[in-house]
Formats: sequence, structure tokens, C-alpha cells
Amino acid sequence: MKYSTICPKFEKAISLLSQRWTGLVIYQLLLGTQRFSEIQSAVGISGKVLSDRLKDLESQGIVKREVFPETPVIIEYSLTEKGHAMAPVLKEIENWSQHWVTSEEDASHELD
Amino acid sequence: MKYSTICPKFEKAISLLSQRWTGLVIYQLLLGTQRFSEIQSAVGISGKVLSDRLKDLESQGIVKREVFPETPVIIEYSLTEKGHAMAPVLKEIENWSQHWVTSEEDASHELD
DNA sequence: ATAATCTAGTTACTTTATGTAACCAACTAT
DNA sequence: ATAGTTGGTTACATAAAGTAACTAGATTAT
Repeated sequence: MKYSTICPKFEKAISLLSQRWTGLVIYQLLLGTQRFSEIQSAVGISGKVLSDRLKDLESQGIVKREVFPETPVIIEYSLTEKGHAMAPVLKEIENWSQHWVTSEEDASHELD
Repeated sequence: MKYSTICPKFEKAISLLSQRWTGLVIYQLLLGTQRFSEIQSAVGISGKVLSDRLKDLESQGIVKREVFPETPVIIEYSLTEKGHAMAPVLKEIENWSQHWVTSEEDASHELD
């Protein structure tokens, strides 16, 4: 049904970033290795969706998951090289947002 | 409920690109002014969602809509300056996709 | 005159994605 | 025994997206 003329690799990348939260999760992990609950509270995402996203990103080789069987268990998430390579994308989004998003139209009202 | 520590402007930009199709529509319009049905077939999006996205992008000053009352009517969509400023973002996504998305994991199987 | 064609959508309906809140296992501290 | 900890999962509700049929207003074909 869909007959896009657009490069499949590009489409794949776009569809990744088109999933809600994926961009923010990667952005957050660019700050360094983090645990589940840290990402959750920093990004403001539900446990369910964060769990989905991390599994997805892991299966695509963008995020690495490490288990430390302490008590309570510690699980650390970090970016792989492929994930770190996303940095310029996020940087450009940030750059655009600073130049073009006015404070009246930002998303802060969505934090009620 | 949501307490993100992330810059509201950045969040706004990310939430824009996190909407399915938005990135592809902007990418397509970077090629130049286009009509509804051109975008539709190039991107492989339904009329309903394209209509939604274009209204959205227009209301955010990213897309410009021009009506030519010929018969049948011609409606042209193009990027504003704010829209064109998205080019580096899309360029970086393209760049990442060429380096990191393998042909086995691309999105072409979604075109059945 | 009537039917078919064109563009740029809209409408009703179905399926998928996301949000919400309660819950779980395993272990520790009290 | 009870509560607290982490990193989730589950069931259910709502929102977003996909599908296909349909519309307006004008033209063209039969």
C-alpha cells in the first residue's frame, strides 16, 4: 500500500525517531550511563513505555544493558557506538529548537 | 505527572519530530514546493494523516499553504524559513542512517 | 443531459500505540 | 512479620493512526 520513494535506511532512522520518547531517551543517555528509574524520572515516561523503548533500542544495537546482581538489582543502560553516533542529530534538533521555538509555543504547558 | 528536566524548547522540537510522518513530510518539502497528492505518494502517507500534519505544521509556521483557484484547484505546500532551518537535522539523520543502518534492518520490508 | 474525472481533502470505522495505576519477585532492613 | 528497594509486568482506558468510501466544485467526455 505504501510506495515511498525515500531511501529505506533513512526511513528506518526516521521511524526510529518518530516513536514517541525515543529521541528523549537517547538524548538522556548521551549524558552518560543511567539506571531505569533515572531515565524514567528525567524524561517523564511511564515504566511500561520506557521498558518497550529500551528493549527496542537494545535490539537495534543502540543501547547496551548491563545487569549487576546486587540487592536490589542494578541495571545500567548506556549507548553503544551506534547510539553515540546519534549525538549530532540531537545536537541539531537542540540547535533548531533554540533558534526557532518561541517560549510561548514550547511544551512546558504539557507538564501540568 | 510528568517532571522532565529537559529544556522545554528542545522537548517541543522533539515532540514535533516524534509525531509519525512529520520528519518525512519536512524532508520531502526540502526538495521544493509540492502539492498534496505529490507529498502523499512520495511519502506513502494517508490523506487523513497528511492533512492533519500539514495543518499542524502550518499552524507552527513551518509550512506555508498557497491556494490557486484554478480548476481543479491547486494547493501548494512549501517550507517557511523556520521549516528550511530543519535541513541540518534531516541531514544528520540521513548521515547517521547511511553509516549505521544495515540493509537487513532497513524499513523496506514495511513496503509490502 | 448525464456520467466520469480532477484535486484536496473529510468521515466513519478499525487497529495500534500510549498512558495509568496496581501489582510482582527477590532480597534487605526493622 | 512488615515495609522498602529496583526493575519491571499486567490489565484496562484513551489517544493516535490506518483504511476505504465519500464529498465539493468545476470540467470534460458520451
